[in-house]
Amino acid sequence: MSKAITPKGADYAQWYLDVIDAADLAEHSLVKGCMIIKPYGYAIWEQMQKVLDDRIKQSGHQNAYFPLFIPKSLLEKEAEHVEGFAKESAVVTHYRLRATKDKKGIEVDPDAKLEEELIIRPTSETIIYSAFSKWIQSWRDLPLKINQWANIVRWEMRTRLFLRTTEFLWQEGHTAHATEGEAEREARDMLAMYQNFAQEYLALPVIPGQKTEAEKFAGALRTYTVEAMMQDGKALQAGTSHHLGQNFAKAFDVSFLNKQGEKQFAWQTSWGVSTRLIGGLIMAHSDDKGLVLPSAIAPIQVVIIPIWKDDTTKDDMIAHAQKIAGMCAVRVHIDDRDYLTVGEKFYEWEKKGVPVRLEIGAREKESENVSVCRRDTGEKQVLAERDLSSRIPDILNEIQGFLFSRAQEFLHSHSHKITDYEAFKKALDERSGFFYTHWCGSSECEKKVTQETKATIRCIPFDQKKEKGACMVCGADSDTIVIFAKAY
RNA sequence: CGGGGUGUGGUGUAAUGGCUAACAUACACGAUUCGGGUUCGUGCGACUCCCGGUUCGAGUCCGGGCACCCCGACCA
Repeated sequence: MSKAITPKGADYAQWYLDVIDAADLAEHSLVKGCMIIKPYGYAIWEQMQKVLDDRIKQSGHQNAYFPLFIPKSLLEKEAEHVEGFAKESAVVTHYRLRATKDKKGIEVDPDAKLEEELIIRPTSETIIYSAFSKWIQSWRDLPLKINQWANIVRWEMRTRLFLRTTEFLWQEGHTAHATEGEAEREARDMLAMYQNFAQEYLALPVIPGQKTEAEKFAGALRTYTVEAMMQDGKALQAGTSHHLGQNFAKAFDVSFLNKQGEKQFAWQTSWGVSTRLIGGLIMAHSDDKGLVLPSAIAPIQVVIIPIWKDDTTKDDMIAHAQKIAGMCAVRVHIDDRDYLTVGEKFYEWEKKGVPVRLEIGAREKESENVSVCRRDTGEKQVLAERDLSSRIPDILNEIQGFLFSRAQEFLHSHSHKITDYEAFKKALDERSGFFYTHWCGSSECEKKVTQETKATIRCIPFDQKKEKGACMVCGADSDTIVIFAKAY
C-alpha cells in the first residue's frame, strides 16, 4: 500500500505540502521562508512558463529585465505603494564584508554603508516605470507592453511552501497606454488570459472578478483577480491584474505628447502570476497517493515501465520501450532503472502525478499490446500498439477534462448563497467554500466580517445579475454580490 | 511582536531520574526476490539544541539562552 499521509483535522494545506515534499518537488531551504524548488517541481514551473510566455508574446508583449535592487527613493515615490510594501521589504544597507578581528569569521564592514539603501524588489513597478518615463516621449511610443520573468522578495511574517515564500518566482507584465479605455482593456484581457490558462492548462476553475478597495494592490486604481478553490474549500488568489490608472505615471512622470501636442500621463497596468500556481495545482488535484498533474502541464505525460525477468531480456525490453515511446508522440519518460522493483516505480510515478503509465513486459510484447493506467481514476486498460499514437493523446485529453470537471463540480458544490449574517457565521463553521452574499460596498461592513470571521471578500465576480438585495451585515440596499471565503 | 507547544542518528519516533540511549525508515554492502513498496543478514550513523544548576546519577527535574512549529497581527 502507498504510504499515504491522511489529512488530519482542518489543515489540508500542510498535508498537501507534506505530499509535495514526499514527491520531491520542493523543500524549505536553510534561509528562513525561502524554498528550494527541486528539479521535478521546477520542470512543472517550466511548463507553465512556456505556455504563459507564448501567450504573453502573442498578445504583443516583449520580455525585458530590470534590476533586483530598487533605490529606496524610487520605492517611496508612490504613496500608497510604499505603504503597502514597506512592512515586508528586505533592505540592503552595506556592500562589503571584512574579516573579524580574530580572523575566524566575517562581519559587515561599517565603512561600506550605502548612502542610499537598496530595497530588494517586492514587485517592480517603481523601477520599471522610472525606465518607462525615459522610454516614453510621444504617443508613438505607446502602447508599451513589457513582461519580466523574475524573482521577488517579500518578507512575510509567516510562510508556507509554494503558497507564500519569502522569495518566489513570477512573471510580471507592465504596460503603458494612451487612454484609460485601452489600459482597462489590457488589464481585463490579461486577466482573461490567466483565467484561460488556469482552466485549460491547470484544470483549475477560477472565478474572475474585482477586488474591493481594501484588498486591491497598493497603488492601483482597480485590481482584478482570478480566485480558485482548494480541496479544503479555502480560496487561493491564482492571478491578479491591476489597472493602475495614472497613479504611477504621475509619480514617475510617465508622460507623452499626444497628437495635439499636449502633455498627457500614461494609463498603466501590471499583472502577474507566481510559483504559487504550483501550490494551487497540488492543492486542487492531489489525492492520498500524491500529486495528480493535468496532462497539459505535466513535465512527463507518459511514463513507460519496462518489465523484464532477467538481464538477458532487459535490453530487449528497453529497446521495445523506446519503440513504444516513439509511438506516443508526447512527453515520455522510460524508467529503466534496474535497482528498483516494478512496484516501487509505480508508487514513485504515482506520487509524482504522471497522468499515464504504460507497462510493457513479455506479456504485452508478445501480443503487441500495452497496459495503460490512468493516474486520475486508477483505471487500467489494454491497448494495441498500433492504436497508441491515436489513443494516448485521447486519454491525456480525457484526464485533462476529468480533472477540470471534477474541480468544477467541487467548486459548485462548495459555493453557497447566504443572506443572513448569523447564518453566514454558522455556515462558515460548519462547511467550507465560497459564500455569495449581498454587500453594500462599505469598508466598515467588510472589515467587520473579516475581523469576526477571518473570511475576506475574495472578489466581486464579473458574472452576476444586477439583482436587488440587502447587505448581509448592515441590511442596507445592495445590488452587488461578493464572494466571502477563507483564504490562504 | 503577543499566546501556546516542541527540541533525541539524515527522517519519523521511543526511553518511572538508573545498565552500552531503543525502534522504524533511509543509506552502504551481500544474498534472495522481481507483473503493486520482496525477504533476510551485515554495516554506517546521536557529545539527546546550547550554557549553567539540583543529584551518587539528568535525554528526563530547575533556571537562562537559542531554534523551530502552531495560533493571532501582515500578505501573491
